[in-house]
Amino acid sequence: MDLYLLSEILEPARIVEARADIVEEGEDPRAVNVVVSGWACRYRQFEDGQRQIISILLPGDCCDPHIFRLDRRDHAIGALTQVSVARIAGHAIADVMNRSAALDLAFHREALAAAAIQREWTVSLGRRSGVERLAHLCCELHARLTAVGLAEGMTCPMPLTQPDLADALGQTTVHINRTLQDLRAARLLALKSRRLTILHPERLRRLAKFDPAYLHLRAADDAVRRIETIRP
Amino acid sequence: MDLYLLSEILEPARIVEARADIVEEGEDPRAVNVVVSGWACRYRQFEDGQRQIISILLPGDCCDPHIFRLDRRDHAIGALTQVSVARIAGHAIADVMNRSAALDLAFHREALAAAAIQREWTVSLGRRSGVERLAHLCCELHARLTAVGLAEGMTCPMPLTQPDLADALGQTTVHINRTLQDLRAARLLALKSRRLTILHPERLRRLAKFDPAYLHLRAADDAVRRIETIRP
DNA sequence: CGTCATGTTGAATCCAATCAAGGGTAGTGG
DNA sequence: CCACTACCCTTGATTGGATTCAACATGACG
Repeated sequence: MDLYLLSEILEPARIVEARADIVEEGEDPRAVNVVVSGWACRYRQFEDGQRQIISILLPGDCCDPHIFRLDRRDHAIGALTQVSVARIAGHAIADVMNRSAALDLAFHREALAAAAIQREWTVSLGRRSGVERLAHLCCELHARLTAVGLAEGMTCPMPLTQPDLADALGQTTVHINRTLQDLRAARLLALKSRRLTILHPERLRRLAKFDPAYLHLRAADDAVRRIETIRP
Repeated sequence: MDLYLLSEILEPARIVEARADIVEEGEDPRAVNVVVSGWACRYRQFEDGQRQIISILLPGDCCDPHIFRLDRRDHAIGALTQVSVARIAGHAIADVMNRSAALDLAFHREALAAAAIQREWTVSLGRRSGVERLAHLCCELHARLTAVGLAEGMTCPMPLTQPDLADALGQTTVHINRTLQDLRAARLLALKSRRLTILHPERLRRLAKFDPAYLHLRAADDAVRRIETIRP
């Protein structure tokens, strides 16, 4: 029923190439865009070329700049891989919310979860060391991908390049490369040809101080608990 | 009219002492708490004693943990000074939203602005140096206080101690102390007995790469523009 | 007057950035 | 098939910013 409602108002997905911006110049600020496939990111670029990736958008996430004044945008949204985006027109949103309390709740939860992820990102950059940050990001992405059914066991796609990781974790490519090698040497994870495998989940989580509570994902939560009861 | 509606459902403010937590054990997650006076912060504490302040809550800001599952809270909210908090019961919220589109919009804007501030915080921790971070925080707090009428010209209250600043900016007290002295030596600001004065707004903003656009505050925006047209 | 919280300073150490250079792989075009 | 390019990954040497540990100063307050 709710899915039917959704499909009714969903406009055909549009494709954005990797490295291009998902722009919405002058778009209705009430419209909602959802990533259907591929990875994107919110980022902020400085004049001197420095870039900070603010958050990573996976399939199922909303990618709206949430701006009320369109003349001054505080960040951009870029495609990390080829991305397909579905759009729900602004006028349809309010209507659908009224007709389905479940959808209303779902969008609400999405926003709250995104805010929680943003807070955790802040914590990472503020109080976690280089290795911890990288380990934490891997844990988070794997958990989120698992929740939307895009992971196969402890393996998941990982299209971020080392420069991307550097821009996300507030470091340089060179240093990302070294910490990555540390994690590999410690046999905690494997990262090759855009695929990540977590070799030792508990140890990686402990190192990263990763607690999936903030993701508010029942599935991921349960998965962690299940694993931890298997190997205590 | 809208103010009347608000006052009608506002419960009497309660007082929370400095350094105490603003806890809502088992509270209705739909309820809304607003800081009436004093400063508070969202923070995350690790087992090893490390603390990261995630955001600063000034008078007028909402201080809700926004949790749907109360058993697992991902962060806490603490009072930095003595704080008085007003509460709107959960059941009243939905009602009031229906009766006043302006209030509905206001709460929406509050949430979007908070998210934008959170993103900017992420950018600070990721890509700004120590001095830049401190300068940026001073600019932001001054702008936000100006917007709610709590600044007097370029002077505003600043109750954060150096350990607080360290926990907010991801550094140590010692280092905060030194960068603070650098800013004083450069005659950019004065900070004494819990009061901050910005001595050279444009230079400080330039150093911090501060662009008030993300705050989405018309007033602060205008103030900056006004100053910049006076002294180009 | 002593106590406690906050602010200040110095010296040694470490983590991460920077500079610089080399290697791998894929795509393109002659 | 081979040059040529672009992009990513890797490594070493060097520099600098930030932490740590430790001590001391200051100021508010009972």
